[in-house]
Amino acid sequence: MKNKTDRREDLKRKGLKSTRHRTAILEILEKRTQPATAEQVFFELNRAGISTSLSTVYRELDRLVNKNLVVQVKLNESKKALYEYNRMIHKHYLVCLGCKKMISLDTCPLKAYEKQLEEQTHFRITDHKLNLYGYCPECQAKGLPHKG
Amino acid sequence: MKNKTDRREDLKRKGLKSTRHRTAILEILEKRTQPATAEQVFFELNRAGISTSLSTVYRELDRLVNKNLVVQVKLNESKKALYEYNRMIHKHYLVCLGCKKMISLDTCPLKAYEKQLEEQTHFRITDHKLNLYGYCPECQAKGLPHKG
DNA sequence: TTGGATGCAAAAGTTTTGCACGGTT
DNA sequence: AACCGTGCAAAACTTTTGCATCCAA
Repeated sequence: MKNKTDRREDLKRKGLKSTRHRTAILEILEKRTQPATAEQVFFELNRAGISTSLSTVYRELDRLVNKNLVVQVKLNESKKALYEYNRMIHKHYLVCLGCKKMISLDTCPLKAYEKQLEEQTHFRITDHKLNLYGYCPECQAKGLPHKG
Repeated sequence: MKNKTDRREDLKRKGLKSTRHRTAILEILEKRTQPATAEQVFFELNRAGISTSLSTVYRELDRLVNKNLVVQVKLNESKKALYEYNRMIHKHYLVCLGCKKMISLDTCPLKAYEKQLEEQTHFRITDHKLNLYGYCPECQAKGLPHKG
């Protein structure tokens, strides 16, 4: 994880002050292996002894997303937005529909397809979102998915 | 588009009554080439002379999603859910970040990748979501994307 | 006739905003 | 000191629900 000086540099470069909340939010997200809701970040802040309000967390997450330090993901059925530390890695997720765990995938199978599609459609393709869903070995062992 | 008798049959098979609203909503969605928000459906109903309320539209869309006659899509940055007629075709979208138009893609480049991933991870993969983003020829001609 | 469908209004849930105060540079 | 960041409360926005009424089967 980044040390305090590096973090301060990161923020300065983006024109953001180094506040207690802001650095704590980045630390929390950087430590996690999975995206978090604003609410989860809020609770983790409080657990770390930093009292705050949910609105501040939302506001801060917005700023960090705008500055490209955090990425907003929409993976889930739920209405809540998810946020994750921007590791600057193009990623996809494999989500278990049983236990909801998410495996992040670093390989991307779409380079060639994107090129082909650009030729077909004359779009300039700049990005894509891919997530895969299924059942992990543990959940399969529990007999999931149950037959409807 | 389906005729009234077919539509009535579809609904009967799913245990749903053929009401004015319900059939109208299905017709509206079936005619569209792009997913619609509940609000858009609501306005189209009113435009068609069928006065209703937004809550009824939401309730109805929910039912149709549960019965698998309609699919709920989350493509967008916006908070609103999108609904589309379930044509029983596995689809992906190419979304223009300029004018927001969506091209639906019937080919799917992921069969082989899914198989490979199943072998690697021992997940049983049941589904995936893939959407691509970029700029259509028209928006490119307008100079999009603008340099930030 | 009877259970499902509807309209209205109100509630619920997530996210945003206004404003006064506080902290960083 | 200046400006950005924060807390609180209230608003905004999307979606859901309760209940009385209505309609299709």
